[in-house]
Amino acid sequence: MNYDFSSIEKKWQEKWEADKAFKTEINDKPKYYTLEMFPYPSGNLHMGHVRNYSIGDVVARFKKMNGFNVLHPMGWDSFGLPAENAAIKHGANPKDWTLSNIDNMRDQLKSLGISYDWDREIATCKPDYYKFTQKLFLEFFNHGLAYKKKSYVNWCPSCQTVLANEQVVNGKCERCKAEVGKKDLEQWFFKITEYADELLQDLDKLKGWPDKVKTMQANWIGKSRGAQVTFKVDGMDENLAVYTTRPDTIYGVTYMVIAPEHPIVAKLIEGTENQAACEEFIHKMQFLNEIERTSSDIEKEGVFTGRYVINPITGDKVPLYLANYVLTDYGTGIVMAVPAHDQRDFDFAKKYNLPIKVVITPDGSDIDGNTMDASFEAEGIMVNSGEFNGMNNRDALAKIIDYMDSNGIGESKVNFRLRDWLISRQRYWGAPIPVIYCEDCGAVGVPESELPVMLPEDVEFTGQGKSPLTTSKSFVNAPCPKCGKMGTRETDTMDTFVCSSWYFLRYCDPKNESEPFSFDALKYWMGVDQYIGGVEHAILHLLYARFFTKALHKMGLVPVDEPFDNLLTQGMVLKDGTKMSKSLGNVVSPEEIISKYGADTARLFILFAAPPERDLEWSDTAVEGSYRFINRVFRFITDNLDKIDINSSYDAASLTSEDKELRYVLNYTKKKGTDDISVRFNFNTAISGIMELVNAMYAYKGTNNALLSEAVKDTVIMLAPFIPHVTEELWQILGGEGSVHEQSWVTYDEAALVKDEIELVVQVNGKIKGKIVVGASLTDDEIKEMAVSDEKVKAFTEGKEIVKVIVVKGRLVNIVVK
RNA sequence: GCCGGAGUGGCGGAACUGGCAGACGCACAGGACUUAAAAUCCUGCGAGGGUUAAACUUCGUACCGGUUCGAUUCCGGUCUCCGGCACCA
Repeated sequence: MNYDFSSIEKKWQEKWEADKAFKTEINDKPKYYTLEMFPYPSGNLHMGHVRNYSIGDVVARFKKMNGFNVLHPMGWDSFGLPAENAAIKHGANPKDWTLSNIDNMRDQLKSLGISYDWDREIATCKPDYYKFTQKLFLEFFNHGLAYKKKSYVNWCPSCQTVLANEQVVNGKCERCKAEVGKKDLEQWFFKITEYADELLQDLDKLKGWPDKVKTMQANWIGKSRGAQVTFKVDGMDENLAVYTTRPDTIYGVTYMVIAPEHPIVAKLIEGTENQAACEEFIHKMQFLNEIERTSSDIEKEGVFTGRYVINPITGDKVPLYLANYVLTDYGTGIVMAVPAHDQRDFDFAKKYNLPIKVVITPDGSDIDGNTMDASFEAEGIMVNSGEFNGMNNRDALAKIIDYMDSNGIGESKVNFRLRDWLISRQRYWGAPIPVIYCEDCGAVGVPESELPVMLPEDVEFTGQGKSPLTTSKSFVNAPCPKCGKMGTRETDTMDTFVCSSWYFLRYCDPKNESEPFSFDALKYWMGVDQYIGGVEHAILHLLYARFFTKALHKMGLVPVDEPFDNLLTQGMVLKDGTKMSKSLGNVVSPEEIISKYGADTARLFILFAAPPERDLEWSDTAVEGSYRFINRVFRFITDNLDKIDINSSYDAASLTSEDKELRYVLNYTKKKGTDDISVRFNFNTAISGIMELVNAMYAYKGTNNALLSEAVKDTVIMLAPFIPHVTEELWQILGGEGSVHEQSWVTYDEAALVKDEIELVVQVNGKIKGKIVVGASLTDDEIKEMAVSDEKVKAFTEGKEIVKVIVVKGRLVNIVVK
């Protein structure tokens, strides 16, 4: 008979809900804040969610049983495009669509038995939340961290909105995979670059983060050191600044390149004989997509501007080219070209027959630029570089910057790859940017007393052209908060990543009506002790959330300057080696598994099949195995109820060898399981350990019922974080007091782990030749003697000289012979 | 191209600090129970050699080499796969 998971799970879920079993308040216990990344309410949970929340629930329940006051909240990242697309496609109202999805997914989460404090539930699309998203925007605005600027931005033609750099992946929209174009638009930005250095530096503080994620963030921020150097345009009253990380190569500059999009280009080419050719080239570049325009695979191409610039250190006059390999938005958009020491410049110089001048060589000897077949980029000795000749180029680099600095031609400069965060979206279903434009006063923030700026209902969803908000008469027209003159509202909404950059703060104080959160609540709960989610957020969400926390910390609103102390990035759930997806038809729905085997089985399988960080291969037959195990535990207890009394005790002195064996396995499992869960997060090995314990209980032939009862009780307690419903039922069957989830975590007895006799492996020259059983109290010399005189071992040492004997305590003896 | 991570039976995985490779589970095979099936319980299960059966024995953690009494683990090199960045001057 299999256990009746369906009624058991329903029963306990209802009881937990009625008792508010997981409600958390500030108290004097040590706190533990564990958080799983909140989902977008797409309508249904998928296996990735199940994995994420099962991992989090083990952590939450385990910490609670270890005496912590655990904050474990859940909510909804509920603004975003799918709701609006549903509105365009089916005429649904984005709000109704979203809220009904939330209701459905909340039910699904509850059917998994995750221990959330539902009183802290939040949804970013509700006015009581986005009111404070707007308030925080105004804080950023008032502190000069939010600004509007016209710029050349990424535009997704399918989503009909701009995108942040982080949302463009391989030239395509991160969400819909459409090819991203460019548009010249006036947009709102957050000044994340002001925190670039801090965001990079403080990665070192994040000891509990995977190196992989820290490396990805460091690469994304992309700090580089170099110099900015000014070149004068020959025959014009115009200076061009370049950024270079290799000022030591400045004597080797043989031409200069500028991005065709650079605003100064028009002025430079005007009236030159090459004007027409340049304009044609610029025109051609405009029609390329992101990949064609910026990929390193594309062949380098350029055209002479007809202008020359003067090298400020040598006085050389070198030609200025437009070239496709210069990026407009990095550095100054202008680059000094040193073909001898930069491969890109080398390729370009070869193609257009530009001179190649060597200024660094491996040994100080002269090398002819014409005979090189690749640039020389390694360390070396300076040549053809005036007073710097003979120096190591690294030493020369600093000296040259000093020289340029004191002669007013250049200075040391740090550059970042990171761009400011573009937060405007030309879409409806997001938090409206709380700004009113006034003819006289410009962009004015909406006063706090008028927040939230509510999303209007009188809008049309056409999916064409302008943002739906521009179609709402009631929304667009508003008086200027400063002078009262009629103005117009900002009709862009905020990127949904803004909403998710502070939700972990709101959970600490979710009902606060006057402010986003109180400082005191944050002081008790922050930072998040354990954050769990997919690695796909390694850059976007995790970087934005860190930026928010740092900025708000500096404003004095948040007590910590890093939000997440420990981060666990869980692997994907795969089927047949690839990600589950509708188009591949390899989706296994959580609901299906729950109805067939129950939530406990789904949770157990997903935690047992692989360690959390790794990808997990879904297997229907292996799920069956997890189900079998739960039944095996259930059966053992219900079949042996007559022997079990969890309040009984026994005398350790009177144990038989069989008893001692079971006691050893029990205590070893408790030690290992505790360690696996708390230190290593290896739930798979913790579970396999408990399986071994259950096997030992089945195999136990002794008669010490008190010992067996102890094993049963501890097994149920150890399984409770993994399979909460059936353990609660078993706890009740065993006559335990209260809820199993209120029990203290198991403790082990060090004395039970000491064995009277130990089996040692005996090796000869590192190969196993026999085994001996020795008393635990024997000395190394006695063990050596036993090993050497063992009959089986003797056969291999006969007639040979024993060079030495190595004893490894509790493990093996190795006899080295010649 | 640069930066990470990984590679272990038929499969998912284990071996935590250099110390019995393959725990635990799945699949498979044989047996018990049953009129039968399912469920359950027991046994076996890396490859080769060897044996009626065993004992026994050799090889084996992607590949080549090194350090060591001893290497899945450390070092050097190669290959493959996955992830990130990618004309960032």
